[in-house]
Amino acid sequence: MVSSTPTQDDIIAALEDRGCRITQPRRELAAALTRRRDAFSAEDLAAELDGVGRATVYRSLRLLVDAGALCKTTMPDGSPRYSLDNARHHHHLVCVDCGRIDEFRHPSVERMLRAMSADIEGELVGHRLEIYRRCGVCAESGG
Amino acid sequence: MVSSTPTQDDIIAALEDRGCRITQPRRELAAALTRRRDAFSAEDLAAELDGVGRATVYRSLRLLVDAGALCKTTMPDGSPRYSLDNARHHHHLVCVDCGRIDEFRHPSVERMLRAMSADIEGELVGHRLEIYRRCGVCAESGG
DNA sequence: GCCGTTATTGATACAAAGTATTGACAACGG
DNA sequence: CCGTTGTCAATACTTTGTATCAATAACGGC
Repeated sequence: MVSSTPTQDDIIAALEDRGCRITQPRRELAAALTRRRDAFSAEDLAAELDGVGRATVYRSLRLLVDAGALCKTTMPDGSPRYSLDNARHHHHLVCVDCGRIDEFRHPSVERMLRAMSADIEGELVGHRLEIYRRCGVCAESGG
Repeated sequence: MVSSTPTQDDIIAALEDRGCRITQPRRELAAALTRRRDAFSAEDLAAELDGVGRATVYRSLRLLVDAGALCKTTMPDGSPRYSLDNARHHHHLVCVDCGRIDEFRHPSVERMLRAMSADIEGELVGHRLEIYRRCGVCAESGG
């Protein structure tokens, strides 16, 4: 079970596992991803990858989200951010000040879903949960 | 405490409370909103309100979301939907088949947030939770 | 190692969901 | 009823993607 930050090879492997071809643009993209330790926007990444077309960046991001190598998170204002996926089945802690995104897993989330499913008509098929906070650093400095 | 579906006057009142002028376009919009018993997209609504400019529809929707008269919900594919807000402090049950959006409140959600806040560094400032399901009707018919 | 098949690319156009700008207009308050 | 100023419609622009398509380059077989 891999649970720490994925390397470039992990990302490439995720694509191989899905039967994708390993092309030069995808290699560059994987390298760029592992250099980024923070959450980023697709346009940001596209701007960084000069030789790679914008459409290719978006296509690859979607592939990697589907493959589970990346997460797509929604900021409080509704704009999307991407970040590396460290572990399966988690939710996101988004800092409203610095934009930092952390993953977290807490048993209370699953407990909540179980409790609700008893009271909800129909069949649960998924959920979306983001927690917005001021992170430790920002809470210190910001007052 | 108002808790059932807002009337046109409730919507107008929400705007007045914020110091907004009650204009003809806003009256038409309020009327259109109360006619809609389901979730809708902004473009949908704009198309219905022929005499009202698209920008005005978007501006008014934002006002009403800020005022708490409307909710903006995210579908599984990421596209936004608006719906009337019946009660404060709730989350959304979104049917992935028919798109119907119900509000719900469940004590387990607050319990979860309390449990998490103990384990989360920094200061919680908000959250976003959508539950995706197949609603009773769709679960019946869909199999 | 070469070759053909076919996934992938980059360019471009398009789409959805909004926001910014601006001159004209109409609410509301006096 | 008149002036101030918030609001309007139209339009252009922005962001975040997706569709199209001819050209290219991976990979698999030989």
